Amino acid sequence: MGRGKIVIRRIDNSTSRQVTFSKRRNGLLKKAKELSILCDAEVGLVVFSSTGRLYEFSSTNMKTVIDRYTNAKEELLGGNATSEIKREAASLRQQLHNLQESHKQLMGEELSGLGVRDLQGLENRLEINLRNIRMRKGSLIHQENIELSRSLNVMSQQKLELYNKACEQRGATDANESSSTPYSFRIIQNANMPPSLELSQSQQREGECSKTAAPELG
Amino acid sequence: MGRGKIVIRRIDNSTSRQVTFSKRRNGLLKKAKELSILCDAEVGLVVFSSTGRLYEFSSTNMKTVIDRYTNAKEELLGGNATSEIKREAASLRQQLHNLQESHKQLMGEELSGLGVRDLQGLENRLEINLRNIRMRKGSLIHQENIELSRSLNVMSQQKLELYNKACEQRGATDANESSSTPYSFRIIQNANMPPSLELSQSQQREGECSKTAAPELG
DNA sequence: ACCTATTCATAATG
DNA sequence: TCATTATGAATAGGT
Repeated sequence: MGRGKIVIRRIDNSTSRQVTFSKRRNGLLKKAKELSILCDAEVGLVVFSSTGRLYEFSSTNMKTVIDRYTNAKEELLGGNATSEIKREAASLRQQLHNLQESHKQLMGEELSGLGVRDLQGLENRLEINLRNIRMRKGSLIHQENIELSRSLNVMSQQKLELYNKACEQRGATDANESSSTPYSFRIIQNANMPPSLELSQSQQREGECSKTAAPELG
Repeated sequence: MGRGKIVIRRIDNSTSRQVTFSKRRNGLLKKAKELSILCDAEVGLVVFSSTGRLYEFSSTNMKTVIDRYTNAKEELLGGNATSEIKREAASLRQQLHNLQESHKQLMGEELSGLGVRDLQGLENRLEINLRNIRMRKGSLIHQENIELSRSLNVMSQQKLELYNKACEQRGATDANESSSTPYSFRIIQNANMPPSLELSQSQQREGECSKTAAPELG
């Protein structure tokens, strides 16, 4: 239809291609609409121009049409991007459900439907878990104790140094006194456990510097 | 175009609507194809007849066209069915992950990263769960025992009746013998626990029918 | 954008 | 559903 017949192949001339696109696109959209009205059909049409512009017609709603299309296809071919995600979601839901069940059982809820054997298994598992947790707790407390006593050791070492320094300073100030006066360092320590340090500042008066063997800590 | 002009509105006559649909659908598909070829455009067309049949044309691949369409729309509107499902899947993944974590903790794995306080809480919870499970198991076993002894009772009752019937029959066959011969009913039963019934068919010979008090069961 | 000769699509009919 | 055909619609090419 037109001044001359044309063959259906890509129009080389860019301008006339554009013109033809514009004309035929409108015609196509119009005919799509007419078909949907005349024949009560659900029609979806999308057209991307070679420059990437989008033109569309849908008798109802494009999303609806696409959904209907994908559903119709899914039955035949089964599997596009959406249905893959749907499948994954379904699988996740299933996994979640299973885990929730087993979680509830571990939590001691929802025990109905379990036989004595299942319950025994559950009990055994929980006992093992409990043992693990207690062991972990025990070793954690032990670890903490070790670190506590270690830092305690460091602190007492520092205190000793400070004490010595203070006494040396006093000796320098008093000048005529001997610098090698015996020092006493008081630590209350029982057996081999973390020593309980007495912060002796308030008790040790200024003049009482004395020295004994350094206390063993660690 | 045609013998007469028509107005664009739903064709009432079902048959001519069908005919028109068939003609115009072919025309539309043809023109869609021509447009895509002539003008180097990407075209997607889906048509559902009023009877639900699907017809389609796509210059490349319908999935591709739909994806391109949804992407183009997503930029404008943001959020379609697919992205909703994706969000749901992501949420499900998150939930699953969280539950797996807590599950692992309950199972006594993956305890690193927990402090003594957390471990104590876990231990308490597990102890509660264990108590629940043990209670449940206990009541279940009790229940089972009750039902076992109940059915045992029923069985021994039935056996007693069968025995009596058998003896009565024998009496009728032997005719001249007294029909009220004393019967003996053997049940080995210890104390008050579920009695161990001896199916005495093989042991009881034909002539040995005797009767004592019915055994107490239940 | 418009014009119009020409081709095409299709309504009506058998 | 298929074929025919008169007719209106779509549009190619030109301005």
